[in-house]
Amino acid sequence: MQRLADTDRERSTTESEQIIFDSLRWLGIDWDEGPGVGGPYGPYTQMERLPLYREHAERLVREGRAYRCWCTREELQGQREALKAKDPKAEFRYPGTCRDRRDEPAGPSVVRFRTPTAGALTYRDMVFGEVTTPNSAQQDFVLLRSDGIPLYNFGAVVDDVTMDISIVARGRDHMVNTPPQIMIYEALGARVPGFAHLPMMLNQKGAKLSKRDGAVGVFEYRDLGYAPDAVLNYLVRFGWSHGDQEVFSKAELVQAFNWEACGRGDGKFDAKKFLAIDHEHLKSARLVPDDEYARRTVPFLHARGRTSATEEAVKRALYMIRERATTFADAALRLDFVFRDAPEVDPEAARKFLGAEGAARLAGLVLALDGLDGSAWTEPALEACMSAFLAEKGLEIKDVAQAARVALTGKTASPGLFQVMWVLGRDATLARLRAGVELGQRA
RNA sequence: GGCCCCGUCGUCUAGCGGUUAGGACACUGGCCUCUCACGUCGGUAACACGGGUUCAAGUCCCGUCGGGGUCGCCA
Repeated sequence: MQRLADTDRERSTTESEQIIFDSLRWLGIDWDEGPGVGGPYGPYTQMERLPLYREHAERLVREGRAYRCWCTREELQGQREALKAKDPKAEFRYPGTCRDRRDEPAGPSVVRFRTPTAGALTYRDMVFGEVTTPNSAQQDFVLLRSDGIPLYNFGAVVDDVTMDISIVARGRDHMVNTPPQIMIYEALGARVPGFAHLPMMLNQKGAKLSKRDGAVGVFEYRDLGYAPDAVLNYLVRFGWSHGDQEVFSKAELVQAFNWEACGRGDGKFDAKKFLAIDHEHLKSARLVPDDEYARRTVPFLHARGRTSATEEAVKRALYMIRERATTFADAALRLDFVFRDAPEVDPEAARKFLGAEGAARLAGLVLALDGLDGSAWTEPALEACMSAFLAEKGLEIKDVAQAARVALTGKTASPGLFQVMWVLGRDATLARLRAGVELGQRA
């Protein structure tokens, strides 16, 4: 179920909502009921559920569990500042001005919860265990704003109750909301759901992650070329463990996840570890099948200007970069040379490997390779042909490999030579090698 | 400051009274090798500190220190 907390009219926009929905979908997290989809517990956006909150708030007022408060925001703010001026360390609490008020003045009012003044509240957190908070730590918090829009704690609880929610799982920063929420469940006479709080992911400095900490949104990793399952894997495995296993498919995650194995200590985000997990996924055809790999890589190739790249062609070339590429964007970078008419030769690489001597050897190689016809253009045949050529010339593969690599790919680092030749095909291979020979002769 | 939570290598973590404290990432030495990777063998590196309890404590209890969360008519 997807439920939207859109009661903050400032922050909740169509764009922000869209980002939430799209991020979740991209991660492969879907829902059966929700905004736009409908379902038996709708409506699913809080702004469409306003009558429900009002109804529950009125009931609590009627039963004496809550009361109306006519104190204005300005009055409260004034009191807050006055206290702060007197004692900077003091904590401002609503003084209970309207708690026992009998009259009902005109003008806007909020609904406040009547919190117990003594005692303590204990609940059993599914990951932290027993947590006890003195009721004195609570104040008469607001349930419903003067405009009838509920505050988070109230809206969430009314929704949980009316939507039969069984487990509330969220970040540890919500732990302080739990006691007031439980008070509301109980005042409403509702079953209290299970609560599971999860440790937080902090930045490298150990503070709450924010936009200033670089890439923190799901979409940023999508754009960086991460695999959705790898993102999910890193996120879920963060603060949860399953023995020594750390690479999981989405299905395995769903199967293995449990609250008991969740850790309690906060952790720091580690970009390198995250990348390594993505690399593990991209290396595995089980985790990222060829079709998906090609489908996700093509857009990155197009973005690089390699518009001739097709899924079919990428799928065929993929095997030679499987172990090397850490992201789909990286895969596009490594496959780039395949989809160019001619490789973009790195001048430094050419200077080093494509001199007169390199050209001469390449020329010999071209001659040898030219003897292979199209139907014999296979990796083993290519390798055998190379061996014969080397034997005849009394050379070692070291002596020609780099020159050939630069001529074929433009770079000094690439997939295996014979893989490159096979992927490029006979015509492109010979053409590039000949171009390399010319380049070397001119040098 | 009040209230709540946390504390094993740099990082993510295993450990649930008796372990040479394990794995992964990162770093690093070797091997493999046509380059880069992959793979593989090895290395550096941790129980915050102090008291208890116990024959025995990373594991249980208390305290100290350190870190984090939260104190709104935000979520």
